[in-house]
Amino acid sequence: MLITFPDGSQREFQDGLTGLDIANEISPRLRKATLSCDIDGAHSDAFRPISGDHAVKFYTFKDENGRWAYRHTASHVLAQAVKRLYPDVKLAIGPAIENGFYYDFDAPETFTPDDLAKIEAEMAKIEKENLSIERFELPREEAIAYMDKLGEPYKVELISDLPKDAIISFYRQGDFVDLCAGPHVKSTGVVKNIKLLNVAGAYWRGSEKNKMLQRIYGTAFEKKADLEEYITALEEAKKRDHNKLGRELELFTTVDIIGQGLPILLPKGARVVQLLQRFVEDEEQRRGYMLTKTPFMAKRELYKISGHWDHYRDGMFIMGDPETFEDENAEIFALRPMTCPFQFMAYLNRSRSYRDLPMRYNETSTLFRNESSGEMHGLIRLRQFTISEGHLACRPDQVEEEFKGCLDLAKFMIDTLGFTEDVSYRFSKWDENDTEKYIGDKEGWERTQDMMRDILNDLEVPFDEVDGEAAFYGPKLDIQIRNVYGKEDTLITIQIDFQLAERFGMMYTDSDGQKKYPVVIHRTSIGCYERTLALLIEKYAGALPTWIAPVQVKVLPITDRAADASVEVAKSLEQYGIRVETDLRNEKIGFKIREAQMQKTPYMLILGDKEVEQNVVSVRSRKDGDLGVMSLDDFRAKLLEEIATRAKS
RNA sequence: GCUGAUGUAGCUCAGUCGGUAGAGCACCUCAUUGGUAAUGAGGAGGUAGGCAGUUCGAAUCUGCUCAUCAGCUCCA
Repeated sequence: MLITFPDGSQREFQDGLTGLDIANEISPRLRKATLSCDIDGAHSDAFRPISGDHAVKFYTFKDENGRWAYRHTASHVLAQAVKRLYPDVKLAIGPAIENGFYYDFDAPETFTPDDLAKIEAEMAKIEKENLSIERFELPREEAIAYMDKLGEPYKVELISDLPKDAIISFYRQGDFVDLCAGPHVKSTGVVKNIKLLNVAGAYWRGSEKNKMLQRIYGTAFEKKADLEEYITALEEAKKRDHNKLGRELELFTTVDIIGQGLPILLPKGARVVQLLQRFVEDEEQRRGYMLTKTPFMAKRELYKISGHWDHYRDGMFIMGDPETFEDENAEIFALRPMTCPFQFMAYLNRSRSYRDLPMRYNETSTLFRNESSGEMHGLIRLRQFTISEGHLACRPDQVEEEFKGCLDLAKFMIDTLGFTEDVSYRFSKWDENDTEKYIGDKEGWERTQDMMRDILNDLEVPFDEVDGEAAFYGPKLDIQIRNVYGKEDTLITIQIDFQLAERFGMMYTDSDGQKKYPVVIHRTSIGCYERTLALLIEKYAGALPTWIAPVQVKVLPITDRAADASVEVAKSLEQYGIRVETDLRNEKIGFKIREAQMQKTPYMLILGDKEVEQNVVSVRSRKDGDLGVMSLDDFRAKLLEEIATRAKS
C-alpha cells in the first residue's frame, strides 16, 4: 500500500500494517511517541491495521489529537477502575476535555475524596497490567442487547439515539468494555501520570430535566514533570483568584445579610471602577457617543413591548405581589435587566431624520438580574452590576461601518487593559430548534445572521459560530475572555437587532420621505465593570497597572523628622492628580515597605534625613525594588509618563 | 435551581470521645526614631453563620435556613 505523509512524501508499505508499525519503520522513537493517527483526515487508532493507499499523519502528546486519545483512554481506565471497585455503578459518558478528562457515573453512593484515592490506586494497577485495547463493531440490535446485558442503561440510550446508519464501535481493555467512537492508545500501560482532581454533579446529557450524575474530573500527562507543573500552575492560579486576592487587597467584600451576588466595592475597588468608568466615558465621548442617564426601573408595560416580560421574566426582579403580575390594572414595576428600552425612549424623544443617523448612545448602566442561586460567583456573576452599555441607531447602509466602530472600540479597551492574548470571538446565533426562546421569524434571523457573518468576515474577525447563544432579539458577537483557570466568560458583546426598533416604533424619515426603522446595534465597550475588575486582579495578580492602581504612590518617612517633608511631597504629587498616601505611623521602614509592597503599591518614596537635606526622594518600585534617589520633579515626570501611556505593568 | 463540600476572633487556621474556646497576623496601649519585605512588651477581642431539635450538657449529633467554594444547568 502507498502511504502519503503530511510533508507530501510517499512510501510503499506492506498491506495490513498498523499505524504504529509504519511509525516504527520510520523510527522507533516515533513509534514510541505515537498515540493516535489521522487516516485520510479521520482521527483513528494507531493500533489498527491499515490496508490500501492512504494519507497518514501521526499524533504524539504534543498534538491536540494525541493528547485527546491519551486522556480519553485515561477516562476509560477511570471507568474500569470504578467498575472494579463499585460494580453497581452505571456508566454514562467520559470524554477528554481541554487539560484533562472526566467520566460521568450514576452511583448509589457519592464519591468521597477517600474513594478518589482508592480509584486512583486501582487505575495505577490497571496501568501496570498494561491491558491491550481492542476495537470491535456490532450491529445496532446486538449492540443494544450487549449493553443491556452488561446492565448499562445509559449506553443503551446512547446507542438507541444514534443515526440508523451509524457505525457502533466498542473498545475492550481486559475485563472492561465501553461504547466509544475512539480513538484510543494501544494499551492501558501507555497512559501514565494520571491525577484525579475532583468530583462534581452533572446532568445526564446536559439537561437539568434529567438525573444528576457524578462527574469525576482528572488529568493525565505523558511526563510526570508536566503533571506536576500543571498542578503547581493550578495552585498558582488560586493565589491570583480575584475572589481571594480582591478581598485581601480590600477591593471588595460580601456580607451575608445583603445577599448573594451583591458585593460591596470597598474604597479601593470603587476607585478602580471609577477610573475605568471615566476612561470609558471619555473615550466614548471622543467617538461620538451621547451619554444618557435613565431610570433603574420601569412599569411592566415597557418590558411587554421589549419582550422582556415574556422572554426574560425569570431573570427580572419584579416588585410587588406576584399574584398581581397578570392583573391588567395593577401598576407593576420591575428593575431593569438591560438598558435597551430605556435608551430607545431617548431616541423617541423627537422625530429623527436620516441625517441624524447614526446616533450613538452610551450609559454607565447598573442592571439587575435575578440569577439562580447557584450561579453567583465573586465579581464574575452578580445580581447587580454595572456595564458600559450603548445603543446605536443606524441606517442599513451604516451598519457595517458602525459595527466596525464598536469592534474597534472593544479592541482598544482590550488592548489598553492588556487582555489581548486572552480573548476569543464567538458568533452567537439563535437555536432554530428552540424558537420559543426568541422573538421574530426565521427569515429575519437568518438575514441578520448572514449580515453579521459577512461583516465579521469582512473585518477578518477570527470567530467560532455557536448556536443557541444569541440574545432573544438578535445574534451577538461575544468577546470571550479566559481567566486564570482558563475558564471563559463573555467580557464584551456587540449585537445586531432587527426587531426592537419596530416594536418600539423607532423610526427615521429617509431622504425619500419614507418612514423607516433603523437597525439597532447593542454593544458594550468593556462590558461589566465588576467583571473587568475581577479579570484585572487575576491578570496582574493584584498589581494593577499604575494608571488604574487605587493608590499609586506611598510616601514613607523613616523617622518623624521626615514626616513634614513627606506630607509636602504627597501634597505636591496630589496637585498633579496622582493618588498618594502617606504612612506616618511610628514603624520601622522595613515594615512600612513590606505593607506597601503587599498592597502592590506601584511606587514607594522613602524619605529620611539624607533625602530631606538633599531635597530628593528615594524611589522604590514594587516591581524592580530600590531605584535610588532622584529629584521629586524627575520622579513625577517619569510617573506621569507611565500614567499617560497607560503602561501595562 | 441541581449535586457535593465548607462555615470557629477582622484575616489564616487549631481544637481528642459531646464536658462550656485557642494560636499567629491585624487592632489598641506603652517603650523604641529606625535606611528598602515583619522592633519589643502588654491588652482587648468570639451568642462557634442563623433558627430549631436531641441531650444533664452541643463548636462537636440531627433537621431547616443563610452564605461561600467546585461543577452542572443558565448567563454579561
